Amino acid sequence: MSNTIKPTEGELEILQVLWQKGLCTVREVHEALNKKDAGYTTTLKLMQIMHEKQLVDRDASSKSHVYRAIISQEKTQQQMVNKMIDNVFNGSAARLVMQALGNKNASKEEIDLIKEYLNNLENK
Amino acid sequence: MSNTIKPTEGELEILQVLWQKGLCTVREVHEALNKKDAGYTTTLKLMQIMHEKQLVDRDASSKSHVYRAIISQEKTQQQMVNKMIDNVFNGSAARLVMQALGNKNASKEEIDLIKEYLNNLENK
DNA sequence: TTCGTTCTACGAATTATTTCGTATTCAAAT
DNA sequence: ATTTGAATACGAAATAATTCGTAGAACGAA
Repeated sequence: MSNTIKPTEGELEILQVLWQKGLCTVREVHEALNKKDAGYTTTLKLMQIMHEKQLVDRDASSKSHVYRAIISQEKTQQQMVNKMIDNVFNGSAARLVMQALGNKNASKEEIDLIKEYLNNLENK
Repeated sequence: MSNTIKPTEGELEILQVLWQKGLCTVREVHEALNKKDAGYTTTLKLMQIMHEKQLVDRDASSKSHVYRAIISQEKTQQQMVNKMIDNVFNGSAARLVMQALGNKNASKEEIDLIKEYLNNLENK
């Protein structure tokens, strides 16, 4: 694949917020992730870097620029999961799945959802 | 939780080898991950740091020290998966599972395994 | 207009991680 | 004993990521 996305830890936190909220100013993002450690300009700087890297887009027409994620949550999730399967689970998706469902005790709804999903997979 | 394990990228690659092979010298690890980029002393240094951090144990009685992972694969997997669920999947294990099974098209055996696993979960 | 607040820009310090060069030690073979 | 090859130790350079301080622009209210 040509472009492998690899957001850093900090970038991921910001993307998280953007995916959830859609359009955000720096301040909104900064407040959403209320980290006691980092100051406002830290978040700003990070988002500026993300803009350089083309991870986010922004509308600079008003004083407070409005940001938006460019890379999709789905695609990013996909890449990160695949990488994790390879790096940490020796290539076995099943092992990851079981580990995921093991401790994080998923609700009955979630489990049913997954079952249904699995049935559909097989009839494809 | 008292001790949150957070191996770096490079450390994880090494742990991977150790989990797989059990006991290893630095050279064995270095050869297992045949990275064209990094030299022998790089791997050595990394493993020394891991020793300081108590990620690995070593037997220094013979000239070539023999290393062994201290932190378990399971526990590490668990932590990394949980973190990923929180950071990338908004807390939904189910979403991660589906993403994991989606592209990485799992074999029928794997899927059946998971179904069985799910059934057992419900009857617990 | 002027003051005060909030914003962006940007360089630089800090911290984390990876990489390597070099010195030294060890042990086996000559 | 001496040489040789392979190992460890360790400091420090190189790279990556995060954090912050400060300067200046933009805006609204007095």
